[in-house]
Amino acid sequence: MSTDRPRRVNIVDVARHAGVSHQTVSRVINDSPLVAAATRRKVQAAIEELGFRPNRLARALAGGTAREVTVLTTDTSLYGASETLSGIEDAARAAGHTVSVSVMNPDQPYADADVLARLPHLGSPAIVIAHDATTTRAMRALRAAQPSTTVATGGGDLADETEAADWLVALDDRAVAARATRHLLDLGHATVHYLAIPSKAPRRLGWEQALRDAGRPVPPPAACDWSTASAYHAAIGLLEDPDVTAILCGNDDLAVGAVRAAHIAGRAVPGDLSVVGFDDCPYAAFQVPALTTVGLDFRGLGRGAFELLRSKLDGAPRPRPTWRQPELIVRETSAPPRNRTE
Amino acid sequence: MSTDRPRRVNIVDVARHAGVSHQTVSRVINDSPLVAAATRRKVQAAIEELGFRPNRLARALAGGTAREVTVLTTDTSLYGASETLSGIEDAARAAGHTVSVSVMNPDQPYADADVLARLPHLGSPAIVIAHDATTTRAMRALRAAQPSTTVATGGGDLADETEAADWLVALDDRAVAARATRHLLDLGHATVHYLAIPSKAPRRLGWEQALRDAGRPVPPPAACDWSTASAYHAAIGLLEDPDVTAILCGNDDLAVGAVRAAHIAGRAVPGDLSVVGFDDCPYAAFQVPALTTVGLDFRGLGRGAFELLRSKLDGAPRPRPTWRQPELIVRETSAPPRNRTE
DNA sequence: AGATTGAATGTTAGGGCTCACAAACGGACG
DNA sequence: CGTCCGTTTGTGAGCCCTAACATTCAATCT
Repeated sequence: MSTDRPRRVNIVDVARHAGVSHQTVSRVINDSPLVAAATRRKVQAAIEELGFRPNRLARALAGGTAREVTVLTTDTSLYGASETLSGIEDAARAAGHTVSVSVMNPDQPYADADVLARLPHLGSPAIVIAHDATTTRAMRALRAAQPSTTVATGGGDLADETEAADWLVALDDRAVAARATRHLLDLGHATVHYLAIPSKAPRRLGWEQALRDAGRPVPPPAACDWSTASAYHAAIGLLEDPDVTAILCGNDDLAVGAVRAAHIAGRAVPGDLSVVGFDDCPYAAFQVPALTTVGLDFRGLGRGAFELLRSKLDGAPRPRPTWRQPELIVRETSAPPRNRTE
Repeated sequence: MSTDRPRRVNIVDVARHAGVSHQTVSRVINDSPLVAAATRRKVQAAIEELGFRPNRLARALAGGTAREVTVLTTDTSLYGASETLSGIEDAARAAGHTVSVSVMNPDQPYADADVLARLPHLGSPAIVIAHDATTTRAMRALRAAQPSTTVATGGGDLADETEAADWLVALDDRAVAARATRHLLDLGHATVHYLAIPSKAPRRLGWEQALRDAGRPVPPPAACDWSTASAYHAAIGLLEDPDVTAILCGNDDLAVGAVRAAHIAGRAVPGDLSVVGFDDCPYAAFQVPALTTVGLDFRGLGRGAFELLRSKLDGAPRPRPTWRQPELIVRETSAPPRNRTE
């Protein structure tokens, strides 16, 4: 398994061609100010002519920084995670960094060492897209072990802000979950049921909080996994109770399952049942009926994470954690309950 | 921007600790058979004790292979692409390779050199998830320039199998598109309209072929982008014609848009309009009505792509291109037209 | 016994780059 | 005119490994 090595053009070749020392070439490719303008031009011409591309590996080996970020996540096909990844990649590419992806298995318990083993070496920059138990644990493992450079995204399991005393970019899931819950209560629903995605405690807590604040009963949340199917089944169960008129869902995929369940159970949405999702997936606006949901800027989250990582690498002091405010998007799946008694 | 370098444990430290030469340590970590069992144990103990992790960079620099794959794609949030990426990552991790992602902008025209610039160096292993014009062009650019190791996934724009005379894993989009079209014709529809995603010529060609084979008129395909919104608007236009009774969509996201358009236009699905999607996204089965679509094993595709790459790196001869057969999944959005006249 | 193997280990030379210096050069200054 | 200084360039060492070759040593053969 060895790539052909037809002796690539290296820095010495360029130096010879330009009639300077290899170090001067190094300075040019690193934008050092200590090169005379004329020399720089000469070298750049040589680089051009020879088609020289600096060897990333050698640079990293010699210089200490690989300019590469490892992104840890569990599921690249989840809307939030993949959008966040895109955002990271976007910002990283602009900054000349390479993004490696390491996909973890959500069902596998990882020892801290297993998490660290996914990095090129101890201390290398990493971003964790922390959206479930596995990735949240990974985030903690890195934070504990890494001499530097871990940035988490998403907030994961973080129950409160104390844990956020770290390099973290997060969406304020909690506040917006409360907001979505209040939206349903304001429409006249007696209470709101919750289909929970694994982890994402903040969403659950926000929902709970809003119910409590309004003095409403807090029904037990229905535990789902990430699949639409699990939400469908959970909702079918929930809908046996005719008093269930509003369901908040951990994400849009679950919301789709809930709507389908209502359909099968013969309940009209939103007439008999209101459903609110989370994430504002691309398809949400085009569901029939169109999904009321929470819009989250995952791409911006990813970009923010990389920028944070960069400032950390640059030795900047840790900024206050950013809690990005999502936005409730009211569409067609939420409405007052039909037989309102007030 | 420099990672702290507290002088990591290296191969020489291990060698000293174990009382052998560094080369012997190298042999141990490379599973060379030329090490006595006792020595191997000694060395392994030293590695364990010192927490030694071989430096990936140095290995690559010295040995010639970085054991890393670059995946080129345009949109990690597209279901197919992200699933494929997961599949690649899965197989690559198992084989001890690192996966780097390079996300291209679908709207930007890339010169061949720009594509190559995304690789760590000329000739380094790459997999292109070729599903649109940009990535298909990237695939061609790599094929032309790379001394080795390009594997494409998905088939992209490939109009026929001649182009497939390369290291390629693909889904037989063409055959299954024809199959889906026949499904609709068999239900009694006079013809089938097509909402086209950018590129993916095979799907369009399969549809065309099936219509021609059945002696049906071939309406002009409606060009959409990847967004549900574009499909929605295209479908709204299409539905002004009351004779439109069946629409095949380039993917499920478009199908959702078409169903929504039907709803807005006051046409029942599937009573007045049949819709068939592509990809079998997780939500497809739970739409109301549940989406008839084509199931594609993207994850398997990704794994297959990596295995192919590996065998290429190992110097294996090119196998015959694999055209994986997808499967039509009939659910609730396809039915006979209401006013059938036969 | 001496020569011949073969396995196990060691030695040396890079790979392509950056870092920390040292050297050369020109001008400003006393 | 010599000294000092800043700018620009060059030199050498070293990052951590592997490839290729050299060496050692015990077992085998004649």
